[in-house]
Amino acid sequence: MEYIAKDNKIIFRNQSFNPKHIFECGQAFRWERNDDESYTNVAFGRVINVSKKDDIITLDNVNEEDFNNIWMDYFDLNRDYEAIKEKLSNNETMREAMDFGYGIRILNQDHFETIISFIISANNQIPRIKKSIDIISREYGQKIGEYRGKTYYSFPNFETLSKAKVEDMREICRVGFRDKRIVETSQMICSGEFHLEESKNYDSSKLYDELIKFPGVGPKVASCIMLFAYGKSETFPVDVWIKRVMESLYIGHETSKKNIGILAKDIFGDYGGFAQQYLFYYGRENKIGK
DNA sequence: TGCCAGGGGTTCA
DNA sequence: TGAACCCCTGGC
Repeated sequence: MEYIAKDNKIIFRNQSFNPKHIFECGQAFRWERNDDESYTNVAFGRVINVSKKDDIITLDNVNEEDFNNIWMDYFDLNRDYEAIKEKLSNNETMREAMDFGYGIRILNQDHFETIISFIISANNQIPRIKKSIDIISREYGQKIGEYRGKTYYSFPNFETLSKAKVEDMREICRVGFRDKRIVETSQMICSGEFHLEESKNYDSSKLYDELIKFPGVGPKVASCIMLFAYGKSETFPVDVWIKRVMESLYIGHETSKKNIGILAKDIFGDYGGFAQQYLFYYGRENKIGK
């Protein structure tokens, strides 16, 4: 991939990269939009700002070493999304969805942060999910530094959260009944009951079986973790939104979440994760089925 | 103003 | 299978 590195910026051209699509398609909770339409976040202990003008993408506050070691993988830049769209373009509905969210990419996010974030997401609303993750980072994370006048904090590691008080989770971080689930999950990783490092080499089936052992992780949350942190791109998480979209655009009547999963596997095969993101973004932004 | 439903699901009976 | 679950916001 060709890019220019200068002034602590990385600049490259990519037609399948749109910050709004990437950060608002439901996979990440910490990217915040600035007045200039750029997005800022802290991930892997670094503050980064992303902006787009025409097909030119600028990553600010990034040196070349971090770009190659961290952000290439994080933004899935080695993958050809135009080729994926080609594979998925055999039906009109999907073509429309891909047209709408043409710049979506599936991020490869930090494993632990993703596990906790999606435990928080259960039966919750996005503004509140974001707020809780933000408070957890301020309370338990490390101060990373200032960027454009704001202070940024990293997401805490599992050791720190394993020692957090359950009541603080609830009363300070406002996570509600998910309080115990967060602390207990962190403890299971800390104790080695779940091997975080090894889990990166599990196949999808083994990974799923291990993930649902965490309290607060069921089928949907496990799928999201697999897709958004472990790169299991065939995974098709079924939530209420994707259920509505599939029912109204593909099926024509109501059915179970399980059936939708089976059907999606049939239609999209190994590209399920990409299909899910295009449909989710398209469906939610246009309130399809609601 | 005040009440009430419902939310990117999971758990427990 | 179905109710309950924290908390917060939007709709009436």
